Amino acid sequence: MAEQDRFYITTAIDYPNSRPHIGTAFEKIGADVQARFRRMEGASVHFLMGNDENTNKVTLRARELGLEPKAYVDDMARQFQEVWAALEISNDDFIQTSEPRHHEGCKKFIQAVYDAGDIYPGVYAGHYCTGCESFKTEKEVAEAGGKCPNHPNTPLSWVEEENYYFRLSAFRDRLLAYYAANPDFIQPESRRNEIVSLVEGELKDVAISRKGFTWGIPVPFDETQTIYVWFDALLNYATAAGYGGDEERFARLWPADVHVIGKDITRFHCALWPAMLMSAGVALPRKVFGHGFVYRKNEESGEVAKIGKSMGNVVEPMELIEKFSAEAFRYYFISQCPFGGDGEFSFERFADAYNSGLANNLGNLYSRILTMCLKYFEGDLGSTEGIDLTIWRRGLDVSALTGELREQVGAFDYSGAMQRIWLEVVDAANRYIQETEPFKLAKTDLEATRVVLANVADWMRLTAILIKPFLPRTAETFYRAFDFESAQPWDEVSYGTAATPFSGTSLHVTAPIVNGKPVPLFPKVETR
RNA sequence: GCCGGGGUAGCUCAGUUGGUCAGAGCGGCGGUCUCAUAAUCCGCAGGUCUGGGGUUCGAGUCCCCACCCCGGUACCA
Repeated sequence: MAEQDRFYITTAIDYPNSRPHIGTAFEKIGADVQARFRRMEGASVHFLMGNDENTNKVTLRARELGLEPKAYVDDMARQFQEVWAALEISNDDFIQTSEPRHHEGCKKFIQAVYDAGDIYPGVYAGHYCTGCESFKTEKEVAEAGGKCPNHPNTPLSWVEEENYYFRLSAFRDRLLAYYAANPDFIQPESRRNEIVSLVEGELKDVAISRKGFTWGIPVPFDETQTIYVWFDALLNYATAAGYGGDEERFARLWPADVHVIGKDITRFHCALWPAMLMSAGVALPRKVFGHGFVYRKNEESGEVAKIGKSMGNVVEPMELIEKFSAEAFRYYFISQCPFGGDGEFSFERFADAYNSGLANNLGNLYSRILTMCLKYFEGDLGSTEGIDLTIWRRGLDVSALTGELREQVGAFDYSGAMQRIWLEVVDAANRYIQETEPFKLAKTDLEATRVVLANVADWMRLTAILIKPFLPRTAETFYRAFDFESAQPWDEVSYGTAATPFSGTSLHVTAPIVNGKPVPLFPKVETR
C-alpha cells in the first residue's frame, strides 16, 4: 500500500474510573469524523481507541466493588464500547492496557530505552496518600488545601522512594528541532506555542516507575517496580499497532498520522512521547491535535463549569441519545463546539440547535421533498435524460465549495464546515423550492415540476455526501431516499466527486414510506 | 509573578496585510406561502466594537495604559 494511502488515527485512552461523559464523547466524535472523512478520501484508515487501565485507582475501585481488577476493567471496557457503538464511532481497534499485547510491547520498549542509556535509577519524593496508595502532585494538594482531594481526612505523608527516571532533559534540543522542522506537528497553533515555550524553558527528567504494585506492568530490568502510568499509557499507540508483538503490522501502521487528545495532556504527547520514541529509535507521530473541552452551562444559574463527578454536573451520552438520537448528539457537538476550542453544553442549547438545524431545516426538507415526489409522481420521477440537475445550485460553486470543505475537515474545523454546509447548501434548497414553487407548478406544468424535483433530489444526493463524515446515519438515509446507488455505490462517494450530478438514467423514491408519508427524521421537541 | 489567548447586537460568535467591517447564525418582532415536522421564505437588530490615550487623511483592525475573563507554568489521560 502506498504510504499516502494509509491513515492511522488515535484518541486518548480513558481512565475507567467512571463511565464516559459528554466531554469524553466529544473527543471520540471528533476523531471519528476525521476517520470517516479520510476513508471517503480513499485512505486505508486505522482508527484506535482504548482504555487506560494500569493505574492504581483501578485496584482501589475494584476492591470497593469486591472485584478482581481485571474483571473490573473488562466490564468497564464493555460499558465504554457500548457508548461508542451507540454514537457510531467507527474505531477499528480498542486496546485495553491490561492486555498481554500491551504488556509485551511496553517491556520491549522500556528495555530499548534502558539499553539506549536514557533510564537511570533515582529518588522520587512527594506527597503520598495512604488512602489512594499513590503520590499526589503539588497542584492537586494545593488545590485541595494541603490535603488529598479524595481523602481529606487522611493526612498526607512525605515519602521518598527509589525508582527509575527517564532522561527527558537530554532531548530538549532534538524536540525543538523537530517542532521547527514540522510546524504542523502540534495543532492548534495555540497549543503549539505553549509546548514550544515550555520546552524552550527547562525539561526535567521524569520518574517512570513506581515501587510496590502488583497491578501494572513490571519493569523488565527490575521486577520490584512497575511502569508508571504515562510511560505505559502513551505506548498504547504503538503496542496496539503491533510494536513488540507483530512487527509486520507495526511496520504497516506506524507512525501514527494524528493523535487526537485533550488539551490538558498535550505536553505528554508533544514532549515526553516524542522523546521516548527518539530514545527507542522509533519514528515519531506526524501530528498531535489537542482539542478543547466541553463545559456545562447550568440552565438556572447560567454558570459555566468544567464537567466532573465532583462538580455533580455529569451528563452521560446515553441520556441525550435516548431523548434525541445519536445523530442529534453528533450534530450538536460537531456543529456547536469548535473542535480546536472549547464548547458549551446545556439542554436548552442542545434542544435549540436540534430544532433549528435538524428538525426545521434538514429533516423538514427531507419530508417536503419526498412528499411532493409521492404526491405528484407517485415516487417515480422517471427519466433524467435531458434534465440539468444543477439548476438549483445557481450562484453556488459546488466544486469550489467541496474543495474548501476538504481543507476545513482535514484541518479539524468541523463547526466551520458544518456552518458552511447549512448556510450555503441546505438553505439553498429551501430557497430554491420557495422560489420555483413546485407545489403550484404541479397544478399547471408537471414537466416543469419534475425538473424541479429532480433537482432537489440531486441536492439530497450532494448533501448526503457532504454530511457523511458527520452524520453517517442521516447521510445514508438521504442517499437511500432515491436510487442514487444505481450510479454510484454509497461506499464509493467522496467530496472530490460530489459536485458531479447524478449520472443515473432515472430517479425513484426508495425511502421508507409509512401510511403514504416519509418517516420524520428529526421530530421536533418542545423546549420549555 | 511569568508566558499565551481573549473582551464585537439578548445569546453564540465571523471580522485577511488599517479605508462598503459594523456582520452571520440563533432567539425576538412583522409579513408571505401551503409541499412540509405551526416547518419554509421575505423584512426588521440602530450595538459608544471593555474603558482611556496615541499613531494616521482614516482603526474592532497598529502602539501605550487600565480593568476583566480564560488557558499554560511539568509528574493532572
